Formats: sequence, C-alpha cells, structure tokens
Amino acid sequence: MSEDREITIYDIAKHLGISAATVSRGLKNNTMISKSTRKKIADAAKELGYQSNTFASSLRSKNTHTLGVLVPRLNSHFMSSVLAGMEKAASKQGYNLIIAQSLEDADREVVNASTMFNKRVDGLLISLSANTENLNHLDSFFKRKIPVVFFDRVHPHADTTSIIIDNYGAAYKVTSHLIQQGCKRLMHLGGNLLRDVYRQRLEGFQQALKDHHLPFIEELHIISTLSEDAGTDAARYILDLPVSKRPDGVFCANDTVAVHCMIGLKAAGLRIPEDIAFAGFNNDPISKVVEPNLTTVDYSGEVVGTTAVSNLISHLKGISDLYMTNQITLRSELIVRASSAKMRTDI
Amino acid sequence: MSEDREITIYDIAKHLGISAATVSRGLKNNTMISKSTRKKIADAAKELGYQSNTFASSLRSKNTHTLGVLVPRLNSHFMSSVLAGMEKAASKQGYNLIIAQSLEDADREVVNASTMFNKRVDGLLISLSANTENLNHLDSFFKRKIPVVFFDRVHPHADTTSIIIDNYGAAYKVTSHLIQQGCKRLMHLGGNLLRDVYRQRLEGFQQALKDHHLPFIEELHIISTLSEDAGTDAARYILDLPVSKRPDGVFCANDTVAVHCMIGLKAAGLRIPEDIAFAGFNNDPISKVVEPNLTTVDYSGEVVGTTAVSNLISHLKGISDLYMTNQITLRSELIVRASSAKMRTDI
DNA sequence: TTGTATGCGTTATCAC
DNA sequence: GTGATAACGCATACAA
Repeated sequence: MSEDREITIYDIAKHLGISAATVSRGLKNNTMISKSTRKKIADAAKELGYQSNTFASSLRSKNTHTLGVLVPRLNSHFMSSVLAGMEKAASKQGYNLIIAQSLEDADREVVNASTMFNKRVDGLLISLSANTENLNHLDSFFKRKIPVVFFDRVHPHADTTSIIIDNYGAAYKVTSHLIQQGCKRLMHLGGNLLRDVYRQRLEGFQQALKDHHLPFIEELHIISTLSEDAGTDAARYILDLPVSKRPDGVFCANDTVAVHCMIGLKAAGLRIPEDIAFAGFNNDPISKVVEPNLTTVDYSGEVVGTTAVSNLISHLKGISDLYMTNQITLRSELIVRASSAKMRTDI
Repeated sequence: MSEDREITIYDIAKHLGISAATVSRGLKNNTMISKSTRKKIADAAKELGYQSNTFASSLRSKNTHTLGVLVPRLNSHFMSSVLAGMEKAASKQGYNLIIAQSLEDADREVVNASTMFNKRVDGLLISLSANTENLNHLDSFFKRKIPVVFFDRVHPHADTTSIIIDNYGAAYKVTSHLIQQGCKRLMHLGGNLLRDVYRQRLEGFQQALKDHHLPFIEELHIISTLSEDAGTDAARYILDLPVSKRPDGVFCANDTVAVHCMIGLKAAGLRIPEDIAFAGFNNDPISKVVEPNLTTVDYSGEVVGTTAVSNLISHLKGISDLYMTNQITLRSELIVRASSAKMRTDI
C-alpha cells in the first residue's frame, strides 16, 4: 500500500490544489501565508506522513543547522560533560551535533576536519589532539568564514573564539595551597606540553614555587598521558626514589593520574597527606571517592560546552558583535579536600 | 581574490575540458575512468581547492553515510565508552555519527527521532529513555526500512537488532555470590523497571534468592535514578532502619549508586563487607577506587558500541543475512573484589 | 572510456 | 497571498 517513494511538498501541493512554493512557505510558518492555508498545509502534511528532507533544504538554503564537534577522545568524564552541555545548548536552538574523535592522532584530526567541511557544518567546535602542530587543516573553514570555536585544548588564531579556564592561575593557586600546607619538595605530574592547558598548569606550578622560594626539581617533573596506568607508574617511580629524594606533595594535571598514583603509594604503606600531599585537576567523580578525598580544581565541562555552542550560534545568527569574542575564560575553583590537609611536621 | 562561490565538479570539468560526469566518476575512483584522467581530476581538484558537497551527493544518491545515535544521556562512563566505540567503528567504515540525548525524556526522544529521520540517517542506534513506553516515534524508520539497532535499553521489535548483555544471568550470578559469602538479608538498589535492563537485573536477583531459599524483602527494594544522590539517600534509608532490619548485603544496579551508598554507610561507622557486603554493575572507574574495591559486573561499553555499529553497517551494505540478527548478547563477567569478601560470621 | 541529459526535494526570485 | 520557475551540486541512465 505505501509507495516507497518519498513524500514531498509537491504531494502536499497536489493534494491541496496549491503550489509547492506555498507549501514550502506554509511549513515554515511564514506569515505571508494566510493562517487558514497554513493550517491546511500542516494537516495535509500530517495526513500524508510528510517528513521534510533536510539536505534538499540545505542544498538550496546553504545552511545545515549542524555543528561539527571534534574532540581528542569521547570517553573521559570531562569530555562527555562538555558534549552533554553542547548537545543541550545546540538542540535548544535547533542545531544538531556531528561528533568525531581524533584519538589524539593529528592525521585523523585532519581527515575529520575535512569530513566536517564536506558535510558543510555551519560551525566547528574543536579541542585539539595532543600532537596537532598547526591549523592548516582548518584553512577551508577560515577561508569560507565558517566560525570555529576552540575549547579546552585551544590554539591561538585570529578568527576564532577560545573557551578556556585560567589554567595558569588555577595551578598557581593549587601549588600555593600545597606549599601553605607545608610541602617543600613538590612534584608535578603533567600532560603533553604541546597543549596550552598542560603547559600553563606547569607554568603556574613553577611560578608558585619561585614566588615561595622553592626549587623546581627536574627529577620530580613527569610528563605522561595522565591515564590510570600513568598514575600507577608514577607511584612506582616515587617509591623507587631514595626516601630523602621523594616529594612531600604532588600536583597532578588531572584527577585520574592523581588518584591512581595515590592508590599505588597507599598500597606501599605511604600515608596521604602526611607523607605526601596530593592535588589534582577536574573534580572528576573519583576525586570524591578516593580516600582521602582529593583536593582538586573544579570547573564545569557542561558550562564549557554550553558556552562554546551559545557563542557559536549567536555568531551564526549575527547576534554577536561584528568580530567574534577572542577568548572567554570560565570560572574555576579550588576545592580543598583531605588529600592536601597535611599534618604539620614541625611540632 | 577568492570568490565566495563554491567550487564544484563543473569547475573542475571546465578547467580540464571534460564533462562533469567524468569528474564525478573520477573523484570516486571509478575504474571505468582511465587512470590518467583520474589523476588529472584529482590534481585539478586539489589545485582548485575543491571540497565535495556531501548533501548534494546525498540528495541524488539517497544515502548519507551518517548514523543517528539517540541516547538517554551522554555523560555517563558507560555511555561515553559506547559512543567512543561507535565512533571508532563508524569512522573506520566511512560513516559519521550524529548524536542526540533524550535526557530521559520520552518527548524529547520523539523530537530527536524525527530530526534524525529528517536528516535521512542511513541507520539509527538507540538506547531508550527511562519513560519511553512505545516505539511509535520510530515508525517512520520501520516503514522506510531504515535499520534500527537497539543497545542497552532495548525494546523488543521484530525488525530490529538488539545489543545486550545477559542482565538476568549476571544479576543471578552476583546475587548467588553474595549469598555464598554468607548474606541472608539482601537488598536491591534498582533502576526504573520500565527498562528491561533494570527489570532483568531485579529478576535475576529475585530468582537467586528463591533458589537459595531466601526471602525477597519488599522493604529492602529501592528503585531510584541510580545517581550519586540516590546512593547517599539509600545509605540514610539503611541507617534509619532498626539494626535488626538492616540488610547484610546489597546488590546495586550500577556502581555509582553502590559507591555512594557505601560512602554514606562508612561515614556512619558501618564496616564493609563485614556489616554489609556490596556489589555493583558496570565496572565503572570508581569501583576500583572506593575502599574496599567494589565487586561488580564488567562488560565493555566500547564493544557494545562497535558491535552495534558493525552490525548496522554490514546490514546497510547487504553483507548480513536477509533479515537482521534479532539479538546479540555480549559477554559480561563478574569481578569479585573486597566489597563482597564478607567475613564468616558463624565462627 | 567519456559525454548528455535529467532529476533528487527544496527554497529563492520574481511575477502576479 | 500565492504561483511559476530556476537553481543548489551531484550522480546516474542512457547514448556514443
């Protein structure tokens, strides 16, 4: 009974004895069309089971109401919060998300960017892979003035907006806090320095040391992927150090590496924070579960996501200024928990 | 200098003095076209900065190489693993993902399904919202024979494949394990029974009780959203019970609720597993962090994702059988950890 | 191996 | 308010 042919506005037009143009307008609630015909059109559409064809529309109207999202990995707590925020904000405004991950591989990022362009996304949201070195793969976007918004793993570029937090300041604050708790030999478990986020966390750490006249000890600076295994490895590294060379406080660039380092040390009988204090970054759910609870930096992935999308869409709609805002710095907050409440050792 | 007009196959054709049809074929490496012209076309494309327009192509060829993904929430550890797996499998086969979340709201799910259809996704991957009651919103897909694959939160339907694990069996095993550890008053912290996953976990729990001649105690059956707060609430509920009425073992439908219930009880001085043993579900990262580590059921979200996508795509490509496989049950495994290693109380 | 002609479903433009 | 028509960029049936 049901033809396999697609039902089009022409079918509705024929059904009602009006033109396809009118149907097209009516379906979009164009006020030019009389209220009564609009109603007739809507009814006929429902009756015939009409479902608009988005890309026929896109082809003609030149916009897709689709945003491309390019992330290093989908499956981290932070990133999935960001995506949740993005999806929420986008769908509220009638936009869809097409999502791809680079898996920290710059080549894959290049391919994905090209796919996004071919799908003619109205805008691109991107957090760079660990080893992306330039933005050549985004040139098509820049040339065609398709707005690009960076978030988290950003890269300075004139024509874009970046959504970030003050990584430097937060790291400075965390480190100063550890120092105030009595730490004198501080360690840093950091991420890839090619990415600003991790570089700035390192720099904030270093500056805090300097301001408090403490040394930056190369031996106590480890760069890793910040994974669970990296945390376990770091614990082993610490345990292998002569006791006198061990750190008495560790600032980690994320919570995962912090927690699994703590677990490794605890298993070896070290006390936290008495022997070694800890602080992480992200306020991941595990930070509230590990014992002692992990001091960390809280900032909302969801807000990062909604902010990025809102900014992009308002730019698309021409609501924003002529030029895009260049940088949006979101709030972050130091959350002090037991892992850094070091007992005073000088009594 | 750069026109704002899009560069099309016609531009390439003109540039080379050949027909657009040849260009179209050449770009897709059609072997009909001589190797030399193919090379010329590729070169010209690069030179002119050509970028194919996916939906002009889709309009004509009637497939989009895009899969729709509809999930209750993006930001859970399990779901983001699933999505990561899906994206990996899809991109490997040249497909893209367009992702939306229902936020556990059936109405939003209806809207999203319609959007997906309007975007003419080649297939749909869906995990149902907590309160979805029927599949009417998927009728357009069924009618047009657009393949739909359910995963996790599934719903039986003739024309679809479901990717699941044996929730009943896993729950039965977990519960039996708790009983073997000496638990006699078992509690269940479950999810919405409208969803098979949670219903089956309950049923496996109940059957294990029955088989071991233990009672199912209504008072010790709580249904919740399985959130952190739900865990905290459950702890309070348990603490408010007269000591003699408290459970000596708890089986939770996910790890989040388990862990936060444990934390609440520990804060009140209860010992785990001595006073109350615990088991969860999902093998979430927190299960390896909480003390004692949480006994749980492990199954890979990533495998769920890749399986769902592979199955869908092989169906699209006509590689699979004439009819879709109806149900695929993936492996799950009981992971015994300290939270259920109850001391024997009968010595 | 290549070219011609047409249509996919919609919207923009211009006319009435 | 509504209609006729062209155009969006590409792929395909058919012809050569």
